[in-house]
Amino acid sequence: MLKATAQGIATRERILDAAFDTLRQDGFANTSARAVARRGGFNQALIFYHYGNLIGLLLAAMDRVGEQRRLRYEEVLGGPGNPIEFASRARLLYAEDVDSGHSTVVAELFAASSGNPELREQMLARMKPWLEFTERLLERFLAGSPFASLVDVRAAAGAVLSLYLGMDLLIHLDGDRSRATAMFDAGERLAATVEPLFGGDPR
Amino acid sequence: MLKATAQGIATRERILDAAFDTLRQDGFANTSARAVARRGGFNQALIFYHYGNLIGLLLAAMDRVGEQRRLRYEEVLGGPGNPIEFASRARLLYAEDVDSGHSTVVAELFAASSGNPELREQMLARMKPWLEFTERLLERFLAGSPFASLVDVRAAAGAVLSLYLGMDLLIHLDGDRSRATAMFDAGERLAATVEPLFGGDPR
DNA sequence: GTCTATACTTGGATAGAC
DNA sequence: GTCTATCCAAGTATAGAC
Repeated sequence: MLKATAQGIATRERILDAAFDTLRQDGFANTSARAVARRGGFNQALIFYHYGNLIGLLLAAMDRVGEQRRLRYEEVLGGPGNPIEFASRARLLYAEDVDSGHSTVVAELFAASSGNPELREQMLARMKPWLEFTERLLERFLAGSPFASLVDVRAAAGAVLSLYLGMDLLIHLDGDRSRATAMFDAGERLAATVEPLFGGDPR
Repeated sequence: MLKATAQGIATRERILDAAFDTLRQDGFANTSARAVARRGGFNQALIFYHYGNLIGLLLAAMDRVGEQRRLRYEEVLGGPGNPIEFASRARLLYAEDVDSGHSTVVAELFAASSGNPELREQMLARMKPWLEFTERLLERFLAGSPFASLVDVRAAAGAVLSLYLGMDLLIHLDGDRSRATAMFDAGERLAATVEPLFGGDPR
């Protein structure tokens, strides 16, 4: 939006970076316009000039990496593969999200959305594609397996997203990723166990 | 703490109620001392007199029902039962937590703890018993089943807690519990499927 | 134990100079 | 497009009267 001068664009990027980092490191409750400006070393008024208000900025900060992540997920998980490969790819993607702070930013905004109708609405719209993507993935995977009739994809997709969010909260409580690692280990073991039941590569 | 007059106790209870309700309905970011006092119809200064500071109050509000819940969980899940019974009891307990707002209050404080070291420390201490309880439960259940060697109880307990927290966030995003209901339906179907593999009642 | 009053701080947002 | 200055609202916390 607004005029797209070179300087303007650069500043907008700096603001997004600062917002993302503040949200990640200080949490939603401490992410004020002033805190973001302090971190980024720019003037606080710029936030309102460029993004209208605070949550507009926070959503934009989440969206910028969020869209990249969607493409990455589709690319990595969209191709053929057996359950074992699938499990190890999911672990990789999740590790990227934790390392980049994306999962944290998402979880923070998710939790904060309960107290802000505008934020909630925006978050809901952004989560829908993820839920649908997960459902499509599960459907494709289950097709031709003996679990197809047993698994409710809608429920399973909800469980996957819940796990994603909850794991991030848990990781940050004690700053320990070993529990998350153990969960993915378990996932890979499970995948190896059921693998023989899947007939060839799906898709 | 402090003097325990009848009036003082009653006021402390009112403050706890108001804090719990505010946290539940307005979210952590909107739960100020003034907001709590407005809701409860008492003076804002009473919070500091009785609980020292805001997060002291919020923790106390969570603890009051949290301890009751721990006992209830131990009572309901601690007895013997097969996987099918176990799944339906878990659904009942979770529904109670959602209806009472307990899961919401816990998830709010969980998410907020990333931005507040004192809160984080307190939450960590409170979550440990739950993790241990879940691990004990899983261990007891898996003993004698063919899954004993396959499942890492530490990882599984983390997954259960993550699901618990994440499901609450998801429920509040669209105000729709049907997805959570579908997850428990799926859990019960899964329990019915593996049930024959469990030899008799555990314990 | 409870209330009023208040000191102090932080934050969202805007106006207007540059 | 960016900065300074500023208004105003809201919050934490304390002092002291009752």
